[in-house]
Amino acid sequence: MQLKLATWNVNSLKVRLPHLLDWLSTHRVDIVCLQETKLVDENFPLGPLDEAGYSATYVGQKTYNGVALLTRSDSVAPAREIVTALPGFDDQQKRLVAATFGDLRVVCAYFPNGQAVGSEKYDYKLRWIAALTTWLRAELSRHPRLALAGDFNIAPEDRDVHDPKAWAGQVLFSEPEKQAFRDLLALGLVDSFRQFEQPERSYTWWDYRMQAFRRKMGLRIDHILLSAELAKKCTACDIDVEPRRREQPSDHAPVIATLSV
DNA sequence: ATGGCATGACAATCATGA
Repeated sequence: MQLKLATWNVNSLKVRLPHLLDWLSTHRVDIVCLQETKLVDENFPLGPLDEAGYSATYVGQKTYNGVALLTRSDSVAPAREIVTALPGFDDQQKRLVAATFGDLRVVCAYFPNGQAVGSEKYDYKLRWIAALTTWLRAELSRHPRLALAGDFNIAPEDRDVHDPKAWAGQVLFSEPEKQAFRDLLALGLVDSFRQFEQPERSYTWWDYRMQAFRRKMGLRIDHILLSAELAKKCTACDIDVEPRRREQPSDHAPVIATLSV
Protein backbone atom coordinates (compact mmCIF):
# COMPACT_ATOMS: atom_id res chain seq x y z
CA MET A 1 0.00 0.00 0.00
CA GLN A 2 1.00 3.61 -0.50
CA LEU A 3 1.64 5.73 2.53
CA LYS A 4 2.24 9.47 2.53
CA LEU A 5 4.35 10.89 5.36
CA ALA A 6 4.62 14.66 5.74
CA THR A 7 6.30 17.22 7.97
CA TRP A 8 5.23 20.83 8.45
CA ASN A 9 6.31 23.57 10.83
CA VAL A 10 2.99 25.39 11.15
CA ASN A 11 4.24 28.29 13.34
CA SER A 12 1.19 28.23 15.65
CA LEU A 13 -1.38 25.48 15.20
CA LYS A 14 -4.06 27.85 16.52
CA VAL A 15 -3.46 30.37 13.73
CA ARG A 16 -2.79 27.77 11.04
CA LEU A 17 -5.57 25.28 11.82
CA PRO A 18 -7.76 26.39 8.87
CA HIS A 19 -4.79 26.01 6.50
CA LEU A 20 -3.94 22.62 7.95
CA LEU A 21 -7.52 21.33 7.65
CA ASP A 22 -7.74 22.52 4.03
CA TRP A 23 -4.40 20.90 3.28
CA LEU A 24 -5.36 17.59 4.91
CA SER A 25 -8.62 17.45 2.97
CA THR A 26 -6.88 17.89 -0.39
CA HIS A 27 -3.71 15.85 0.20
CA ARG A 28 -5.07 13.11 2.43
CA VAL A 29 -1.62 12.34 3.80
CA ASP A 30 -1.50 9.39 6.19
CA ILE A 31 0.98 10.72 8.77
CA VAL A 32 1.85 14.37 9.47
CA CYS A 33 4.59 15.60 11.78
CA LEU A 34 3.87 19.11 13.05
CA GLN A 35 6.27 21.51 14.74
CA GLU A 36 5.82 24.81 16.58
CA THR A 37 2.25 24.11 17.62
CA LYS A 38 2.72 26.68 20.43
CA LEU A 39 -0.16 25.18 22.40
CA VAL A 40 -0.53 23.69 25.84
CA ASP A 41 -2.01 20.18 25.61
CA GLU A 42 -5.42 21.29 27.00
CA ASN A 43 -5.83 23.57 23.96
CA PHE A 44 -4.86 21.02 21.28
CA PRO A 45 -7.62 21.01 18.62
CA LEU A 46 -8.50 17.31 18.86
CA GLY A 47 -12.14 17.90 17.89
CA PRO A 48 -11.61 19.55 14.47
CA LEU A 49 -8.85 17.07 13.63
CA ASP A 50 -11.05 14.12 14.57
CA GLU A 51 -13.80 15.50 12.32
CA ALA A 52 -11.19 15.65 9.55
CA GLY A 53 -10.43 11.98 10.17
CA TYR A 54 -7.16 12.32 12.07
CA SER A 55 -5.90 11.06 15.42
CA ALA A 56 -3.17 12.94 17.27
CA THR A 57 -0.26 12.25 19.59
CA TYR A 58 1.23 15.48 20.87
CA VAL A 59 3.19 17.34 23.50
CA GLY A 60 3.20 21.11 23.88
CA GLN A 61 3.87 24.07 26.12
CA LYS A 62 2.89 27.71 26.40
CA THR A 63 4.13 30.14 23.68
CA TYR A 64 7.03 28.15 22.23
CA ASN A 65 7.87 24.80 20.58
CA GLY A 66 5.34 21.94 20.68
CA VAL A 67 5.16 18.94 18.34
CA ALA A 68 2.46 16.54 17.14
CA LEU A 69 1.95 13.38 15.11
CA LEU A 70 -1.31 13.25 13.16
CA THR A 71 -2.46 10.01 11.57
CA ARG A 72 -5.41 9.16 9.35
CA SER A 73 -7.67 7.15 11.58
CA ASP A 74 -8.86 4.91 8.72
CA SER A 75 -5.44 4.03 7.26
CA VAL A 76 -2.89 4.05 10.10
CA ALA A 77 -2.68 1.74 13.11
CA PRO A 78 -2.97 3.26 16.60
CA ALA A 79 0.11 4.85 18.13
CA ARG A 80 2.24 2.60 20.33
CA GLU A 81 5.49 3.11 22.26
CA ILE A 82 4.89 6.86 22.55
CA VAL A 83 7.84 9.03 23.55
CA THR A 84 7.32 12.74 24.29
CA ALA A 85 10.82 13.81 25.37
CA LEU A 86 14.32 13.12 24.15
CA PRO A 87 15.63 10.26 26.32
CA GLY A 88 18.88 11.01 28.13
CA PHE A 89 18.54 14.78 27.77
CA ASP A 90 17.09 16.89 30.56
CA ASP A 91 14.97 19.44 28.71
CA GLN A 92 11.97 21.63 29.55
CA GLN A 93 11.36 22.36 25.86
CA LYS A 94 8.82 20.22 24.03
CA ARG A 95 10.63 19.32 20.83
CA LEU A 96 10.16 15.60 20.25
CA VAL A 97 7.34 13.12 19.86
CA ALA A 98 7.77 9.59 18.56
CA ALA A 99 5.42 6.66 18.09
CA THR A 100 5.17 3.31 16.35
CA PHE A 101 2.36 2.68 13.85
CA GLY A 102 2.28 -0.97 12.78
CA ASP A 103 5.96 -1.65 12.08
CA LEU A 104 6.75 1.98 11.24
CA ARG A 105 8.61 4.07 13.81
CA VAL A 106 8.11 7.82 13.31
CA VAL A 107 10.16 10.45 15.13
CA CYS A 108 8.90 14.05 14.84
CA ALA A 109 11.50 16.60 15.88
CA TYR A 110 11.74 20.36 16.23
CA PHE A 111 15.48 21.00 16.41
CA PRO A 112 16.60 24.09 18.34
CA ASN A 113 17.17 27.20 16.25
CA GLY A 114 20.55 28.05 17.75
CA GLN A 115 20.07 31.84 17.51
CA ALA A 116 23.71 32.69 16.72
CA VAL A 117 26.94 30.74 16.37
CA GLY A 118 28.76 30.71 19.70
CA SER A 119 25.68 31.60 21.77
CA GLU A 120 24.33 29.58 24.68
CA LYS A 121 21.40 28.53 22.46
CA TYR A 122 23.81 27.34 19.76
CA ASP A 123 25.60 25.17 22.30
CA TYR A 124 22.22 23.81 23.44
CA LYS A 125 21.36 23.04 19.79
CA LEU A 126 24.51 20.98 19.25
CA ARG A 127 24.07 19.13 22.55
CA TRP A 128 20.42 18.42 21.75
CA ILE A 129 21.31 16.97 18.34
CA ALA A 130 24.10 14.86 19.86
CA ALA A 131 21.61 13.38 22.35
CA LEU A 132 19.12 12.76 19.51
CA THR A 133 21.83 10.97 17.50
CA THR A 134 22.77 8.74 20.42
CA TRP A 135 19.14 7.85 21.08
CA LEU A 136 18.41 7.21 17.38
CA ARG A 137 21.29 4.74 17.12
CA ALA A 138 19.49 2.55 19.67
CA GLU A 139 16.07 3.19 18.10
CA LEU A 140 17.31 2.08 14.68
CA SER A 141 18.59 -1.20 16.10
CA ARG A 142 15.07 -1.91 17.42
CA HIS A 143 13.11 -0.40 14.50
CA PRO A 144 14.54 -1.07 11.04
CA ARG A 145 11.66 0.91 9.53
CA LEU A 146 12.23 4.36 11.00
CA ALA A 147 11.55 7.90 9.76
CA LEU A 148 12.97 11.06 11.32
CA ALA A 149 10.95 14.04 10.11
CA GLY A 150 10.79 17.63 11.19
CA ASP A 151 12.29 21.08 11.28
CA PHE A 152 16.02 20.40 11.60
CA ASN A 153 17.02 24.06 11.48
CA ILE A 154 20.00 22.95 9.38
CA ALA A 155 20.57 23.51 5.67
CA PRO A 156 22.90 20.59 4.91
CA GLU A 157 24.47 21.65 1.60
CA ASP A 158 25.19 24.71 -0.55
CA ARG A 159 22.30 23.87 -2.87
CA ASP A 160 19.94 24.09 0.14
CA VAL A 161 20.72 27.80 0.61
CA HIS A 162 19.74 30.64 -1.75
CA ASP A 163 23.03 32.46 -1.09
CA PRO A 164 25.58 30.05 0.40
CA LYS A 165 28.35 32.66 0.42
CA ALA A 166 26.28 35.09 2.49
CA TRP A 167 25.17 32.28 4.82
CA ALA A 168 28.63 30.73 5.24
CA GLY A 169 29.39 30.27 8.93
CA GLN A 170 25.99 31.59 10.00
CA VAL A 171 23.61 29.71 12.25
CA LEU A 172 21.60 27.06 10.32
CA PHE A 173 24.54 26.69 7.92
CA SER A 174 27.67 26.54 10.11
CA GLU A 175 30.14 23.67 9.80
CA PRO A 176 29.36 22.10 13.20
CA GLU A 177 25.65 22.03 12.32
CA LYS A 178 26.31 20.51 8.90
CA GLN A 179 28.59 17.95 10.57
CA ALA A 180 25.80 17.12 13.03
CA PHE A 181 23.49 16.51 10.06
CA ARG A 182 26.08 14.22 8.48
CA ASP A 183 26.39 12.38 11.80
CA LEU A 184 22.68 11.61 11.56
CA LEU A 185 23.13 10.31 8.01
CA ALA A 186 26.03 8.17 9.27
CA LEU A 187 23.53 6.24 11.40
CA GLY A 188 22.25 4.86 8.10
CA LEU A 189 19.57 7.47 7.48
CA VAL A 190 18.90 8.80 3.97
CA ASP A 191 17.76 12.32 3.02
CA SER A 192 14.66 11.23 1.11
CA PHE A 193 14.42 14.52 -0.81
CA ARG A 194 17.81 13.99 -2.44
CA GLN A 195 16.96 10.50 -3.63
CA PHE A 196 15.12 12.16 -6.50
CA GLU A 197 15.74 14.84 -9.09
CA GLN A 198 14.48 18.15 -7.73
CA PRO A 199 13.86 21.64 -9.09
CA GLU A 200 16.55 24.29 -8.69
CA ARG A 201 16.14 26.46 -5.61
CA SER A 202 14.05 23.99 -3.64
CA TYR A 203 13.53 25.39 -0.14
CA THR A 204 11.19 24.82 2.80
CA TRP A 205 11.54 28.12 4.67
CA TRP A 206 11.49 31.77 3.59
CA ASP A 207 11.79 34.81 5.85
CA TYR A 208 8.54 36.72 6.29
CA ARG A 209 10.47 39.90 5.57
CA MET A 210 11.90 41.35 2.36
CA GLN A 211 9.45 39.43 0.18
CA ALA A 212 11.84 36.52 0.52
CA PHE A 213 9.36 33.95 -0.79
CA ARG A 214 8.58 35.87 -3.96
CA ARG A 215 12.30 36.37 -4.53
CA LYS A 216 13.04 32.66 -3.92
CA MET A 217 15.37 33.55 -1.04
CA GLY A 218 14.95 30.46 1.14
CA LEU A 219 16.59 27.60 2.95
CA ARG A 220 15.87 23.87 2.93
CA ILE A 221 15.83 23.11 6.66
CA ASP A 222 12.83 20.75 6.98
CA HIS A 223 13.69 17.16 6.21
CA ILE A 224 12.45 13.58 6.10
CA LEU A 225 15.26 11.12 6.82
CA LEU A 226 14.54 7.45 6.28
CA SER A 227 16.26 4.29 7.47
CA ALA A 228 17.87 2.27 4.68
CA GLU A 229 15.00 -0.20 4.64
CA LEU A 230 12.39 2.56 4.33
CA ALA A 231 14.43 4.59 1.86
CA LYS A 232 14.25 1.66 -0.57
CA LYS A 233 10.46 1.91 -0.41
CA CYS A 234 10.33 5.67 -0.96
CA THR A 235 9.02 6.52 -4.43
CA ALA A 236 8.86 10.33 -4.16
CA CYS A 237 9.65 13.27 -1.93
CA ASP A 238 8.38 16.76 -2.65
CA ILE A 239 8.04 20.21 -1.11
CA ASP A 240 4.54 21.68 -1.39
CA VAL A 241 4.99 25.45 -1.70
CA GLU A 242 1.27 26.14 -2.24
CA PRO A 243 0.43 26.81 1.44
CA ARG A 244 3.24 29.41 1.53
CA ARG A 245 1.39 31.41 -1.16
CA ARG A 246 -1.73 31.82 0.98
CA GLU A 247 -2.73 34.76 3.13
CA GLN A 248 -1.19 34.60 6.62
CA PRO A 249 0.98 31.57 5.86
CA SER A 250 3.44 29.67 7.99
CA ASP A 251 6.98 30.65 6.99
CA HIS A 252 7.64 26.93 6.36
CA ALA A 253 6.29 24.73 3.57
CA PRO A 254 5.34 21.08 4.10
CA VAL A 255 7.45 18.20 2.78
CA ILE A 256 5.79 14.95 1.69
CA ALA A 257 7.43 11.55 1.21
CA THR A 258 5.55 8.74 -0.53
CA LEU A 259 6.33 5.23 0.71
CA SER A 260 5.34 1.96 -0.95
CA VAL A 261 5.02 -0.33 2.06
C1' DA B 1 22.91 50.32 9.52
C1' DT B 2 21.09 44.35 13.21
C1' DG B 3 15.89 46.65 10.73
C1' DG B 4 12.56 43.99 8.08
C1' DC B 5 7.53 40.11 9.77
C1' DA B 6 5.03 37.07 12.58
C1' DT B 7 3.39 34.93 16.99
C1' DG B 8 2.28 34.90 21.88
C1' DA B 9 2.07 36.95 26.47
C1' DC B 10 0.50 41.00 28.02
C1' DA B 11 -1.29 45.19 28.09
C1' DA B 12 3.65 48.83 25.67
C1' DT B 13 6.79 46.47 24.52
C1' DC B 14 9.47 42.13 24.62
C1' DA B 15 11.27 37.13 23.62
C1' DT B 16 11.86 34.28 19.92
C1' DG B 17 12.27 32.64 15.47
C1' DA B 18 15.65 31.48 11.13
